[in-house]
Amino acid sequence: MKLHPDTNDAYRLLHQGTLALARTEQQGFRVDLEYTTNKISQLEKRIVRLEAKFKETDFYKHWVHSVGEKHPNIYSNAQLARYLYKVKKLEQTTNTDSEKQGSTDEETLLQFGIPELTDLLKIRKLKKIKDTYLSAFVREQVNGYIHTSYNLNLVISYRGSSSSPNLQNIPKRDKETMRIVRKALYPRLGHQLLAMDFKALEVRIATAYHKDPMMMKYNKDPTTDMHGDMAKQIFLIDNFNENIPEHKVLRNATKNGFVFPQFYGDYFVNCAKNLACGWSDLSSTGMWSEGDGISLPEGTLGKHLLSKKIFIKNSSGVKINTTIKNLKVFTEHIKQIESHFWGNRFKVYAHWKETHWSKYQRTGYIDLLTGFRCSGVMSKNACINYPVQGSAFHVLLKALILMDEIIIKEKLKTKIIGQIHDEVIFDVYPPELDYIVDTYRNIACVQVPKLWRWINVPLIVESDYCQVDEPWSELKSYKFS
DNA sequence: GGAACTCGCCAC
DNA sequence: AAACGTGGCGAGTTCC
Repeated sequence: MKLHPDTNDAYRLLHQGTLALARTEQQGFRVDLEYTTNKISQLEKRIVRLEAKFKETDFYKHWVHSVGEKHPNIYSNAQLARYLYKVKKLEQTTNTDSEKQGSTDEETLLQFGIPELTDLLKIRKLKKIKDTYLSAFVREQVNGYIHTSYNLNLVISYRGSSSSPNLQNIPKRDKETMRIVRKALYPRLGHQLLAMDFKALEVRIATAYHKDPMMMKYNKDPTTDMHGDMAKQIFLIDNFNENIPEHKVLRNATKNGFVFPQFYGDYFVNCAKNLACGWSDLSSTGMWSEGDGISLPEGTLGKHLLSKKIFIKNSSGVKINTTIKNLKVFTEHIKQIESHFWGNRFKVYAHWKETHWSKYQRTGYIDLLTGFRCSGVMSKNACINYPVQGSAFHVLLKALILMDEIIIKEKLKTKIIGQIHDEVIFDVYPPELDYIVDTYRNIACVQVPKLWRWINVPLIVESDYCQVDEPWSELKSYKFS
């Protein structure tokens, strides 16, 4: 058997993928119309109430009066920016991407500590739930089922996308928002929802490209813990233990604030700032603004870090011993960790990034391990990220195709009803639950790596499911008997 | 009155 | 030397 798929294989993957995703679209995701329409009118009333209250405030009256808007609109970021930065002359620390106005996003507004802005953010959030999600469900549903389009022809990196409605961005992290939106989505009567996703798929697929021995070890040896190791290093923890709640929080912050951003191509200044925001209440204290002599917040972690000493180079390049007393020192600390991360820990990975980039610069294209080719103008980060994102998604697509074939061949009553980059969503006929979980796990972790020998580390899938007739808000992790 | 752009925010 | 990847979508705004 050949080691690498070619263009024909790539074509076949998209062809079969299109057919399997067409069936997914046709099956549809059941929506509880009664709940959804009730919730919409409930939210509408609440929004009207909050809007009225907001318009009573001196803050709003001053805003409208001073800017002299013909059509005052509390949802207009342009109007808000004019008021905050031109009239009230608040310090404009960040601009929008196009540099046309000062930022009016959540992080920026919270840092001003103005109660009316906090209220405005709340109204914005409720309106987003109502208009972007719930209303879209009602608009798009046909006889109580949403038939989302899954596209294979739109994303530059060869990932898939979803639209009308987009089911790949349903709220998850904010628990309140998650519950309101996901309560609208149900399995068929007497069925239950099951979501199976790959664990750290992109990290594992990247390993097939760079073949870094340290990353191979992290991916192969379940007793190792990359995020834990990095948390230890960043927060100077002597006896790291994932079961200690505080350590767990720090491990999570490390994963989302350092490790993943580094893989995407971010650098130490942003990482340090984001990690700092994670534990201090930036909005009310402003303690982490740039500059000298600014202290750490009073929290436990602040005290913990203050008790630690690190070596950094001062402005004249001389090594000095200091405590992590402010953002400047912390940034220097993260800079050293970044340099160790790519210079020692993942040296081979770093080397691949350079050779891969220079090969693109010579040839004008990059090839994916799944038989696809990306060409055209690419930034360095894009050049490094596309092959990983694309072929990671192809692993999911391949597994989905094989699973779909089995469901058809064996006339199973369970249906595939969705796909989110590295996850398949099933509408399960309860007697088939264990069989579906075992079968998909076998396809994803055994069959796909057997077909694609270039996969050089184990693949792992995790399962979440709801009880019979429960909505998508009730997902719990699957327990094995 | 609609097309195109901008901004913000949700997901992986 | 420079500095976070991929999308969809709603609402506001600007332009023609």
